[in-house]
This record gives sequence, structure tokens and C-alpha cells, in this order.
Amino acid sequence: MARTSEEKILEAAQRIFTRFGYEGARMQQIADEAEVNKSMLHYYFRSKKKLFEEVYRDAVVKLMPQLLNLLNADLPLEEKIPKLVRRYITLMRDHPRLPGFIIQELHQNREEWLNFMDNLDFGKPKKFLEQVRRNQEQGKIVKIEPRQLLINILSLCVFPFAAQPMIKYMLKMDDAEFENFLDVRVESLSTFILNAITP
Amino acid sequence: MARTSEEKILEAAQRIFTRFGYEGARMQQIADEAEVNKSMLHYYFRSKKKLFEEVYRDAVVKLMPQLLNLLNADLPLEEKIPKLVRRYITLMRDHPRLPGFIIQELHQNREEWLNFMDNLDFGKPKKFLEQVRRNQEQGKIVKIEPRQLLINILSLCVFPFAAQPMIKYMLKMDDAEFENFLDVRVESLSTFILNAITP
DNA sequence: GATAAAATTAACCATATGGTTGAATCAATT
DNA sequence: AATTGATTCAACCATATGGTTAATTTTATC
Repeated sequence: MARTSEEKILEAAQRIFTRFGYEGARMQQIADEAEVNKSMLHYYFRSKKKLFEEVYRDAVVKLMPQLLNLLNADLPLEEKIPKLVRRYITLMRDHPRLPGFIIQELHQNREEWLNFMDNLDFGKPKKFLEQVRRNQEQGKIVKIEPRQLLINILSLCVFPFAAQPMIKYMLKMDDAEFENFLDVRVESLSTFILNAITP
Repeated sequence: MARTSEEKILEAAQRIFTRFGYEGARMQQIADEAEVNKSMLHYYFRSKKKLFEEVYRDAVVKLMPQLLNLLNADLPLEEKIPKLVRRYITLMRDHPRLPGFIIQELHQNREEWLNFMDNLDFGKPKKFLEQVRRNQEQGKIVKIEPRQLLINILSLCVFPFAAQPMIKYMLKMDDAEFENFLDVRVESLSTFILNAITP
């Protein structure tokens, strides 16, 4: 404990920005959430934009490498896919607001976002795509464009979190039921995907 | 042509709100986009919030019924699923900003959003869920929780649009390549899903 | 063509918001 | 205890923004 003011601000900013977005967040709101004087935000982070960028970078750094490492790991597909599903869903469960947050905020200033990402520079899913192509040539899996498979896996894992409130509404789930839905989903998705690509 | 000011404003508001979100959008910006004096926005729609609600309602009404009707149609699953995929992807292609917009803005005031949706009241995917259950009992498809299958289909169709810039970035696609990716996707997804649920 | 109603505009207004400043307080070092 | 630098705070500031008003122009009606 005994978090410094700087830490308190960052954590508060994380909560507020991920919830309300850049435009929707108020500096005063962040200060209140951090239990700190508003001037402190500028003292430590200079401006709203700088503070936001810090938060956004942290979010991206928290997610992207996790997504990519395992994707390029040295594991046979039939092992890798269940592991991917389990890890992605676990990751999203821990940070359910991040996917929506990351996607939402990049929708504007696309230019700016591009060099921002290039600076961070995580790898690309190249190895995974090649692995799929190889498995396909060997007839181990069904014919499918590797990028399509990649996007399928990502979609299936991430979308339910981005669309969480909509899903809860459409299927009339409360929080507990949704959690249960996710428990089931880990197993369900693995077999779903493996089934889909098994000849 | 000869669109009325009211129409011009609504269309402009649609473009601006879906792009920048409620908080990010500026009334002046909408007025400029509509080539209309800012006071006109208040003259016709009273307030930013009212104008936004109109735009949001239009967006939801444009998407939801389309999603639900076909889902509950009287068609065997093996026909219905390719049709669903084709229609959903076509729909998203025509309105690529809508899914992100709808999801983004409901993330806040969840309470308000709930009665809002209840007022509009589209159906629920009940018939589809039952159809899946029946097919399952008859051994026509693999064992799967019907709601999971529903979310899978939605995720696979919708997510690529919500995450479009991210995908383009990760897979180094330009606009043309992404369009091509979507062309391929219609076929690819249908067989992917059918494969996944065929015993 | 006079009259009334609707539509349009420019000039304002009140307030919220990001940001600044300068004084006060605290903590470490000597 | 004095000095110094970092930290915290209340009071301000400039500006952007949603919204209002009142006058003007356009359109429709008789």
C-alpha cells in the first residue's frame, strides 16, 4: 500500500478513461476518483492527452503481447488452439473493458494511432499464419485462408466482451449467468474451432 | 435531392456521431457537415442529447430487426447459417461504423440504455435457440449450447468490422485487401461454421 | 399583395472544462 | 533548526461548447 499520488492517478485514469473514453472523461472526475487535487494530474502528466496516452499505451501493452506470443509459440495446432482460447478468455475476463477501449479510441485519429503502434512494435502473427498453411498442405486441417482462421479465433474470444451488455440484454443474462456462460465458453469454443478445421 | 434542412442535419449527425461518439461530437461540427446554421440543430431537435437519441435509435432500428428476423425464420439450419452470414456481412459492409457505435455508446448509462431498448422491443432469438436444440436432439448437429452457437455466429460476422482498423494494421491490409478479405469471408465463414457443428 | 407562419441567421449567454499560478506544506539533507 | 527541493492545494484563467434570443428572410395562404 502507500501508493504514491502518481500511481493513484494512473489507476484512476485507467478506470475513468476505459469507462468513458477520452472525450467523455473529465479531469476533475479522475482527480476525485484518485482522491487527489486536480492540479496533481497536470503536475505529474502535464495534460489530459499525455495522461490518456499513458493509459492507452499501458492497455495496449497489457493485451497485445499476450495475444501474440502464444500465437507464435512452438506448439501443434490442436494443442495451441485450446490454449489460445483459454488464455484469451481469461485475459479478457481480467480486463473486460480493454478491448472495447482500445478499439473505440483508435477509430478516430487513425494516422496518429498508426505511428503510435509502430513505435510500440509487437511482432506480427506471421509464424502462426505459416503454421496454419503448413498444416493445411499436410492435410491435417481443412482448407482455410490462414488469416480468416486467425480472425475467427480472435472474434470468438474477444467479441463477447466488447458486446457484453448487448449480449446480456439479448439473452436476458444477469452477471452471474454471464460468468457461467464464459465458463462454459472456454470448453465450447475449443471444440467448436477444432471441429471447424478438422477434415 | 432538395433535402430539407432537417434531413441534412440528421444525416450529418449520423456521420459525426458514429465517427466521434456522443462526447466527441460537436454541434458546430454537425452544423458545418450539414451546411446549416448551428441554431437549426436546436430548432429541429432541441438539444444535443435529443439529436443523438434520434441518431442512435435509427442505428439500432437499422440493425437489430435485420439480425433477428432471419434468425427466427423457418429454414433448416444448413440453409439458414449461410444466409445469416451473407446477410450480416453485407449489412455490416453497408454500415461499417454502426456496430462499434452501438456498442460504444451503451457502455455508459447502462440503465438508461435498458429501458431505451425495452421501448423499441424487437423480438428475441428464441426460435433460433429452440431450433438449435431440436437439431441437436435429432443428432443433426454436434452437441453445443445454443446460446454459444448464436454468439459464435454474431462474433464471427460482426467483430471484424468493430476491429477493422486493428485487423488492417495487424495483417498489413489496405482498404482494397480488406474488401477482398470480406469477399472471401462470406464463403469461408459459412463452411467454417457448418463444419464446426456437423457431427 | 397583405398576412401569418415557418425557417434561417448572427449575436449572445452561462457554464463546464482543461489548464495555470503562486503560495503553502512536507520531507530529506546538512 | 535551516535550507532546499518536491509535493499539494485553492483560487484563477481562457476558451470551447451547448444553448438561447430576437431579428430577418422565406414560404405558404387568403
